[in-house]
Amino acid sequence: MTLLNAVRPMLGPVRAWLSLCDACEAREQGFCALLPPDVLADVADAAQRMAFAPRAALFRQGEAATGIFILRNGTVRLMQLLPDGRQASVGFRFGGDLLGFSPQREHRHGAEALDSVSACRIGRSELDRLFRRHPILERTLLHLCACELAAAQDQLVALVRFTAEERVAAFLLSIVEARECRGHPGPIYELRATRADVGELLGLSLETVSRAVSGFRRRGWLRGPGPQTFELLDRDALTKLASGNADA
Amino acid sequence: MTLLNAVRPMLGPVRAWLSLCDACEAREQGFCALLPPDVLADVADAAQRMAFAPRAALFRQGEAATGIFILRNGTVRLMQLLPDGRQASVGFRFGGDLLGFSPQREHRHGAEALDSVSACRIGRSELDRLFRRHPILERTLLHLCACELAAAQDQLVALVRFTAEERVAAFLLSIVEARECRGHPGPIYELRATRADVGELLGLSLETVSRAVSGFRRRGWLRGPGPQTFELLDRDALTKLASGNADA
DNA sequence: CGGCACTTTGATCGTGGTCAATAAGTGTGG
DNA sequence: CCACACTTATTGACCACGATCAAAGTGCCG
Repeated sequence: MTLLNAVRPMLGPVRAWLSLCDACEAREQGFCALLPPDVLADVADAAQRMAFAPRAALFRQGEAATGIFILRNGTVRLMQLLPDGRQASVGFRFGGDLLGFSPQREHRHGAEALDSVSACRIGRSELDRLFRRHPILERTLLHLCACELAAAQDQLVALVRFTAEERVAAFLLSIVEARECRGHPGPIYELRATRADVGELLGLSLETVSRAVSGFRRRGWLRGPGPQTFELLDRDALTKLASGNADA
Repeated sequence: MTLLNAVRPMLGPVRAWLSLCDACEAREQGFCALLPPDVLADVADAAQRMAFAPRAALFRQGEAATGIFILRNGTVRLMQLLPDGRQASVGFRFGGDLLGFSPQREHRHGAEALDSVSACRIGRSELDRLFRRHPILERTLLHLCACELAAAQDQLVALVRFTAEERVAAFLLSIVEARECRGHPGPIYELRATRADVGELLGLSLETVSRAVSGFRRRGWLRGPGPQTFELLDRDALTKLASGNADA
């Protein structure tokens, strides 16, 4: 067994702004700029296009991890189911992100499409071949994994110490920043997740999420035609709330 | 700038069972078994021994990240301070673990000794040299980073959906498992953290942690001469509580 | 128009936080 | 060896944030 084989199966779902297709808006962002053209071409050759309807599962928790997915468009929710039926979201992923690396033979999380999702799938054997052929992919994964880790640890702190409103503010800002990173300028943003989805990410009930958003709207920090569409009117106020500055 | 330099600074504190000294009990465990002897020797040469008293800081949040630490003995708490004074623990680290890789130029977390800690420090320039000389270290870090990520995501789920007692049960079991992984057989375990330290990791007040432990003792799942010393009497009961099996 | 899924808002409840008092260790100096 | 101060743990009483239960309200698609 190569060390690569020892390492790769340990990886959990990993976030990337890796884009494999010309149509992907994130083409110029982040990760794919680091990949040499020949590597990118090889990766694209190995990839197989797939489409998923809203609420369809890209893969399920416990399923054999037979490949990875690179999102082209749409929003995906990574979630974990507890034995007694409770469930939690681990995070959201967007166009350009990479997911489905499983630490074990089985997926640790399920991945559910929140809207219409198109993705590229790369099977395990093709992936092994790519890794052998392009060792730089290993470095790239280390980069992604480190980003994931930092994000997860930030979220740990938020869950441990933030109030309900602080968590919702931090979440909204993270959505906006994710969109901006991927070239979506704003000022109006689409939230594909329902209040329940958000609650499961933040450890809140859907009603509490709704109340927090209503509160922001009432204070004039936010507006939008529908509940899933919003425009930030006072980003500073939200940022202050989301940065753990309760007394400021 | 090499890709290595692009990647390494992104890494957050990384856990390892990397042992650099003969005296370390974890010598045979996990990571160091993967490192060839010549790499291990080079790493040991670059390391500088340091000792820290209880509650001393190995490094502080916001400080320049001038090197990494490999714990030889003792327990360390990684913590993050919010602008308004609230603080949260990101995790505990034990003998054999590696910490201090900073995603930026500055440490994202502080590291505080919970008991008497001895550690090896490797400066940034020595580290760069080691990385250039032994590319295998990069793979090793990927492995560690992936383990860290999986652990952080598990903790996310626990914080989002577990009740106070479930979190404390999960924490106690994780301490026991960490000790066992490192060759400590039990059945009596030392908890170096105070109730407040545990609370800051689990998002609970110190009183709630105390009540949970008292509850376990009352039910006969736990006993111990002092509050920081405990023996598991009914590990199955704790495991059931800690695995999200509320109705079982 | 009806049916459905999602959201909003209100009323009430409960887990866990906060405040407070006591107890149990732990280390220091007389 | 004890007295004292100090830290940590435990337990109780009360309170608040957010969960739960319930009922409209809204928008969408057939």
